[in-house]
Amino acid sequence: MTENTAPKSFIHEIVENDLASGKYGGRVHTRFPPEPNGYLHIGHAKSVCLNFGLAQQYGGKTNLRFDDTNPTKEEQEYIDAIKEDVRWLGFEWDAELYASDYFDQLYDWAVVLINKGLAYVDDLSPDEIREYRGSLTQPGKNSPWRERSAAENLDLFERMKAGEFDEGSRVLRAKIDMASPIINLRDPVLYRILKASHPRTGDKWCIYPTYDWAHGQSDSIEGITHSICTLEFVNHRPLYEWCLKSLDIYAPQQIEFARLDLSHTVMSKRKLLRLVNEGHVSGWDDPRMPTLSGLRRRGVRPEALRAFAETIGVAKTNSTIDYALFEHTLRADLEPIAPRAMAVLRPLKVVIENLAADQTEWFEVDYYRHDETKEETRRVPLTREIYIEQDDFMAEPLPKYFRLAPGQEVRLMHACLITCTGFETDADGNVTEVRCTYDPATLGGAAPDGRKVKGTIHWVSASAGAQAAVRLYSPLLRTENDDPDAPDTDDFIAGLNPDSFETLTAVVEPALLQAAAGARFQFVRNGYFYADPVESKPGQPVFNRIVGLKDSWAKQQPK
RNA sequence: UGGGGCGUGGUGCAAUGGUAGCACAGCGGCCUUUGGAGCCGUUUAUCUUGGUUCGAAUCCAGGCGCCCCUGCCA
Repeated sequence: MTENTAPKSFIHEIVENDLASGKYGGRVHTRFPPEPNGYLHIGHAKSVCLNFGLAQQYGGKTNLRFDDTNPTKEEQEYIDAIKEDVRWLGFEWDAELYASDYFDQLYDWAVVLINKGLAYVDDLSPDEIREYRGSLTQPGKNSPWRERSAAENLDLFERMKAGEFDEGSRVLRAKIDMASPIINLRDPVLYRILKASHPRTGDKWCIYPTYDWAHGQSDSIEGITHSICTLEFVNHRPLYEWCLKSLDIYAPQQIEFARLDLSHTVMSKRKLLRLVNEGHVSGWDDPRMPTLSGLRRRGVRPEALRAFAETIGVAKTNSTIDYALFEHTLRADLEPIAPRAMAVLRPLKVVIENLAADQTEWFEVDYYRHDETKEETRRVPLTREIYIEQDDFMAEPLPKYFRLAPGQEVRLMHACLITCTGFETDADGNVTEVRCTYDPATLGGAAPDGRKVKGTIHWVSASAGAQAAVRLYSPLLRTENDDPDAPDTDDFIAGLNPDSFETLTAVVEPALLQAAAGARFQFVRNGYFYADPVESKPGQPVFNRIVGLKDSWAKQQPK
């Protein structure tokens, strides 16, 4: 699935160099380390593809490791969803592991640190710790508890573990340098008291390691070679290395890359959670969500996501990917594989005056006109009354409008040429019905006399077609960007696109009623659609629009 | 002078001392039984100043800009 033509990233180069130099004995071992406190989104997909992709390309392994060090935020529901999403994306891990698997070892290592005089129990309150830390420009100052003896620290740490102290009353800190310009090195907290039950370890622990104390050692235990993470962890690398060096254990290397930012959508877990909780979307799998479950529900294929990850590349520059590139990737993925069919989203009735009411013309139409290797067809009936798109008729056509208009001739795709002879309107002047005649010599759609028709429109028989619910989805945000770190004030909610979801009752050709749940089609001239796997019923599919087709006519119209 | 990361067309990604290329977007054209399939062409870029060099996006120095770091979150 991976294009070998894709340019290699700086990370690939690092891996290749390490392979060449024999740095890890020719091994490549990565890990994907999600915190189970939310659903995976397309940004995680980039990381999943990178980590698993690297292992695949260089014959290595990848662990799925849940970073479950904070029981106050993590839930089993998320663990299950994450596993499902990674598998759906197309990857299988070599081992399913948890940072919590290492809680005993991590505790023992903390004791080692204490014995080396490199960690101490601090009685300062959270507020005091913050004060003592100093600021970006001011050095911090030592805690009065910094010089406790190893014996006293050991005793206190053990009692922390035993549950003798309240949350927030004491922490275990590394003893590094309160004046370091790297704030993470100003005696970072290694353990805090959290009297919370853990999804996996239950009530065994009431002290939990912080990310900084758990991550590098977990990597070390698993023999990870390249520990890939996002840019905001660059500042943590000195601490990552300090821990491993202080313990004198195997040290992987941490490598950072820029996380994905996509325009017109929200990417922070906090905001996604808020959208769900406040009902702005129907759930984590709402097709508008950038979550993998949302994209899956919308009909996006994992192949498209993998191709997208390949396309956007990996670098250290913060950047925002244009939503249009994502949509392009979706179309490129579906274009070759999607069978074509006709569905009229916003129906307008057309009466073909010279076709008898009891007359039906049947056409055998290719599903894959774009692909000569596939020959499946279905039968499409033409009757006196049909539906076309409202947009495909104009009572007073604009210049260069090639579709139906009084006196104008168009092709009904796959069927015949029709000429508009008139139309009817309601009291408000809305067109309610269009009248046409067809040319019997053009059955099949070609004109024997060689006459050219500029417009070809799709259509569905009114009597033989069927109604089907069709839902259109557009980007969540009206604005291009959402600052991923801005507070989720009402502004973020106010910026939501009010038209991101629209349900229509479309008229679809008879064959589409047989669409299996999960089937994908291109509705000609409209876009790619997916028979919703949850709401579709036998004989009554519900379609989600995965992505629209580009529309050069709409584009050239002044707004 | 807190520390760190990063600056290439509108948006992204390449080029690793030797003609700045690719994708998306845009624009123009061809073609068309998807105006929305397909094809072709094309505008636009090395943050800045200086230095090294026959030659700099690439190396060096200064400046500027953006991002990250003051959780007992990850």
